[in-house]
Amino acid sequence: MERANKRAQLKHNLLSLIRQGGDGAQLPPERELSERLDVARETLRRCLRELELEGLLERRQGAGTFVSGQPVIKQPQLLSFSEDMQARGLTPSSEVLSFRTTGATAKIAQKLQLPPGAPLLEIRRLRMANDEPMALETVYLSKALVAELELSQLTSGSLYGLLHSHFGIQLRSAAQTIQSTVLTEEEAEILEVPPFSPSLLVTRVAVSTQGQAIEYAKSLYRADRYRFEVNVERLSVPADDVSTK
Amino acid sequence: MERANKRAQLKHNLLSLIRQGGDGAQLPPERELSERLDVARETLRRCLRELELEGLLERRQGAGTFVSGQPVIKQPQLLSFSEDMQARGLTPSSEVLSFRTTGATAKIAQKLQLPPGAPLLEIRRLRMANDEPMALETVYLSKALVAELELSQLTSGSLYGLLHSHFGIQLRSAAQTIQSTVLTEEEAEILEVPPFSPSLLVTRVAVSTQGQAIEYAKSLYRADRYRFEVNVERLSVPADDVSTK
DNA sequence: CAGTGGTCTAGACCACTGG
DNA sequence: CAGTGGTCTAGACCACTGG
Repeated sequence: MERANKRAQLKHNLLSLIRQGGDGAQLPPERELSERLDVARETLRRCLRELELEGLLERRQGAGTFVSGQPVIKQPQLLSFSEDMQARGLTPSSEVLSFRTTGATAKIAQKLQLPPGAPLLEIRRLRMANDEPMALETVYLSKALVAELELSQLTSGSLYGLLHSHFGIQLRSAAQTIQSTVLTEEEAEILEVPPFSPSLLVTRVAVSTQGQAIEYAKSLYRADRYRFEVNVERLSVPADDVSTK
Repeated sequence: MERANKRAQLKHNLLSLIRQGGDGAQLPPERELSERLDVARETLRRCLRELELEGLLERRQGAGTFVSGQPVIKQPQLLSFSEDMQARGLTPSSEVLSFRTTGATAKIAQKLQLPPGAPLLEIRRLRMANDEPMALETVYLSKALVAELELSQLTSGSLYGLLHSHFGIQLRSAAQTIQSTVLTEEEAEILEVPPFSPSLLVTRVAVSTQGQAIEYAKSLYRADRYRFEVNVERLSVPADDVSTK
């Protein structure tokens, strides 16, 4: 057990150092830190790399390791709407438009690895940021997993938080597709924009730490209020390189 | 020099192993591979992790390391249009709509870290996949960097390839924003869709391995033909965790 | 040039898989 | 239980920064 938790523990220690330091603060040199925190330098460095990927630290060879002034997420994160808005400095809220049990269509069944027709919970919510309509979200969850989920629990807090605290389900990753579309008249009315306004359509299948498909969600974001920011890296293997005979 | 290239060399060796193996093939155990390729196991493992992130390998503790049947990119990559289409199994081509020198607007100057009014090369291209219009792309490059770039060089191959081979510029990463918009009548005509059709607007600032901002690009993709697929991970530090007092 | 992060090594032990 | 990937270590040396 010692071993498995070492990195998690280490990360906690580093996080408190980062919070203490504040923007731009320089962390102690790796060799000193590793000794102080009683881990090998390479182990420390793995944690530092993760924190760098999460945008909390900047490392410069020859210069040092610094607390990021303005954290930039370098790897896209799986965030619930609430978390996403908070990260953008906005206050999330929502209004439940419908909450019902339904049967899985062929498509959703396939995405959630359930038999077609399996009972699903469908939650449709208007998501707001600073009390302004931002997105229209429809979430499907297997009824078998969240049978006792009640409407009243949804009014406050994030669904992901609920899944974790009440059902022991922790999400690990998701496959998302991002498309452009125009809103129907009904959707436009709910989002308080003119009919046929442009919208970002985000479809998501989220998977638990156990590897089980948990959530299928479709979100329509107001194009005038929402945009994705993605940092992309240039990895190895340019296509030509591979095809070189 | 030995040191710096070790991982790159190693990766090449692994790539040829992967290509030989084909879908689903199992790689030799790490201990054996590291000996055969004459590197420490940890060094090998770093490369394997990168290849896993690039979706070329799957590793299962206790079972082994396997060539991915259907590579899934786990980290969004910086790809030129040509590379992107090839990765999607389509044949890219393009038509240069305009090619001219202009002065940097305040906004573009800021993105490219140039003084306002600095001379820029503006390249506007219709990008096609399997000879069908796919996107309308406008690229801005500092004239100072690519003074000798000629129109004739653009007709074949990718701009990124040109930058590398003719100007020694290698890209490292980019910041992208993804928005939803509707096309103007002129844009719609070029892309051969009805006016005011929805479109994905992708804005990109690409940075070289030297850390210099090189390219500012705006691309309008046909919403009916193009979508983004992004895999997102759930990282540590849920917001609550931090705010816990 | 002292000090920093970056790479690489050889080896120990842990955790999981799949017969 | 043999074999696999996953974690961690202590230490050497490289590459870069910034006075």
